[in-house]
Amino acid sequence: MAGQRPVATLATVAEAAGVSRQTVSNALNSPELLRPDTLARVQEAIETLGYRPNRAARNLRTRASHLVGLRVEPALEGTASGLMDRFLHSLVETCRTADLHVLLFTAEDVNDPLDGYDGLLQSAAVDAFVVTDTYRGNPAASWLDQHQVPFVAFGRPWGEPTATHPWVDVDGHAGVAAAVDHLVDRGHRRIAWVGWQDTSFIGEDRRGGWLARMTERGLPTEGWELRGEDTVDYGRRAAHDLLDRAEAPTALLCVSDTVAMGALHALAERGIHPGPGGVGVVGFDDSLAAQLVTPGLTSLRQPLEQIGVEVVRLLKDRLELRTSDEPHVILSPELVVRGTT
Amino acid sequence: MAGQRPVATLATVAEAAGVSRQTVSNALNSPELLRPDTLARVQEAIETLGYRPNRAARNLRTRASHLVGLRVEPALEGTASGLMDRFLHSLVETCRTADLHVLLFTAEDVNDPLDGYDGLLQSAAVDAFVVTDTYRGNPAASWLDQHQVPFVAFGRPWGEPTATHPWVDVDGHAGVAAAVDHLVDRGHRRIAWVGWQDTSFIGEDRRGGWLARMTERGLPTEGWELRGEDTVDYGRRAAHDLLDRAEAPTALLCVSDTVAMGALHALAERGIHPGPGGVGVVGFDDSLAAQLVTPGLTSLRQPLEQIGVEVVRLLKDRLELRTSDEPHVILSPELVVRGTT
DNA sequence: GTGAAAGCGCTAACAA
DNA sequence: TTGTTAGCGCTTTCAC
Repeated sequence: MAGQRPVATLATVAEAAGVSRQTVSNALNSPELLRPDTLARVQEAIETLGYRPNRAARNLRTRASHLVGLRVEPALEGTASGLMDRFLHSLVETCRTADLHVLLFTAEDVNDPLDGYDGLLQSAAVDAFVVTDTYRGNPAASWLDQHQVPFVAFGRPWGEPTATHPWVDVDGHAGVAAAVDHLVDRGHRRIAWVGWQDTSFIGEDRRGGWLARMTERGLPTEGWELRGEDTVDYGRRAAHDLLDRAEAPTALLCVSDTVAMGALHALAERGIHPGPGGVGVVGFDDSLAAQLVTPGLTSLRQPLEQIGVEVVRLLKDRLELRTSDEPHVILSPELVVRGTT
Repeated sequence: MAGQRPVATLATVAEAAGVSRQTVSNALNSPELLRPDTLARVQEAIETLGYRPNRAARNLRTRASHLVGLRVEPALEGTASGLMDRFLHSLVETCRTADLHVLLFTAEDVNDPLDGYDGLLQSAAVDAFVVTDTYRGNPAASWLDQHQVPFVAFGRPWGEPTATHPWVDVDGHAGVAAAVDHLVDRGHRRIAWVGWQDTSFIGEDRRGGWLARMTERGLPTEGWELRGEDTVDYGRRAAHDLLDRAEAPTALLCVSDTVAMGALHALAERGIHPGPGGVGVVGFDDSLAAQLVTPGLTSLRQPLEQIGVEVVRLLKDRLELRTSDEPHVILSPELVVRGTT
């Protein structure tokens, strides 16, 4: 543990060990070059002095900061998400094992999706970026890609076939298909899709899972879907709409937990019990709300921990110029079954 | 916007502006020293070249990293919190305006509350820390304080009268007292406290608000309280216990949203309507769950945005050796009224 | 008001 | 295998 003692430098350690500064540097960066006894002597000096190489000096010399930039956006309230916590922890934790740290920044102008990146790059404050805000499409990703800045995206470059950067994404299609299977196994046949506008690539991916699997199972989809925005209120209205019909669905498969929460509101308002014996409800994200809501919301859990690991792996590859020819990872979400099914 | 163009340095700019490197440096750090026309010429060169001072070089020279370390803990699931997002954004945003950045790190050994700090300090990777994990008490705060490391805590140093470091905290007492007023105004008289164990300083602070205000209002408290841990299940059991009594409370004032969510579960199980006409429920934190749960949970909102601002202000004071003689800020949470009252 | 010199702590290249 | 030299890009004296 540090104390008030003056911070040790290479010179201090070198003197203590009776070697030159360079030898100490080698002990740290290329220990195989040293004779075992010299190495031991140097390591002991490092230990007793509590020496840690000065970051700024090392960064200056090696032209690398070992820092990864991540732009944080204002937390969206009123939606179930709140997934950032989990992802961030996983990212930071994995970065530690890769001798990297995460530097957070915000935009001066929130409406400029490119704001902030260039400054950090020009001042060599970071070596690379992680880009996460892919839900709304991401101009930052294409800009970084074009400028050959090292970065990894959480989220596919939907609709940008020329993109060449590494990315990690979640298989919404497969996840929702698995949810269909689950509902069918539970005896459901009339399974409605409560989705987003068709302008959302992610929404379309998820919807595709419903459509494909329902069709495979020989179940009807025509007329069994609704579209809207990612709000609780839309989920509520959509559920009411569907349940008002003469032939009402027995299960609501929702594009997000936020929408699913709205559906649960609607059920409560109609005095319908969610889950077995009532109407099944499934969400997507496994947000905190899903875990805490009254009967427990069945939901597709984002594999954020694995995503963090994969992001850092690809980042390391990129930074060390290792070329993965297919630097893309798609991970499946896991269905977490709770009270609503 | 950067391009592929080589990154500009002081020398590049100096040449372009026809001055020496030092003059460019002065233009940046002490512009008042330059003659207006020289300054203008230099600034134009900086602009056209897109020059940004190299961080590593500046850090090395000035012995300051302009980085603030924040240790992130694994996200607690199954609790309503999820407040980190909001706090983090506010912190990072305010840091930007103070020419600071936030560096995230994790502990190698999660069980060692001190792990990670010393390394960053020794390697001069950060200038200061923000410490947030004060809910469980914080050894890191006292260690940093003892070693005279610049840092600001979010959370009071409960039970450590010798602590001298700056901190920002939320007035749980005042918040809960306001909630009592609110409930009384709504006609409630039998208001039970669903709290934490008395080993939690924060829990005791909040409970104190209930106790004091109830007493002031001439309402009974004896026997109207329960204690337990911060889980949904405890909240559920506590609510059942209280509502089983011959003289049952008409409102449940809960120490956290997590506990309040449990209470809502219990009400649902008993077929009791939360809110007016049924049983009032109030939580603490204004978590996402509070916003999304069926009738909307009335809750005390943590002023995280202001907290971030105050934390950075105190941090700046500390880093620039400005001595605030009372570097402590206590902010009141705001009661957000929703369906459950 | 501007410029020259020195050096922060480190590592890459080369010499011994 | 170890030591010497040089220099990363910046700021801080101190001359001019």
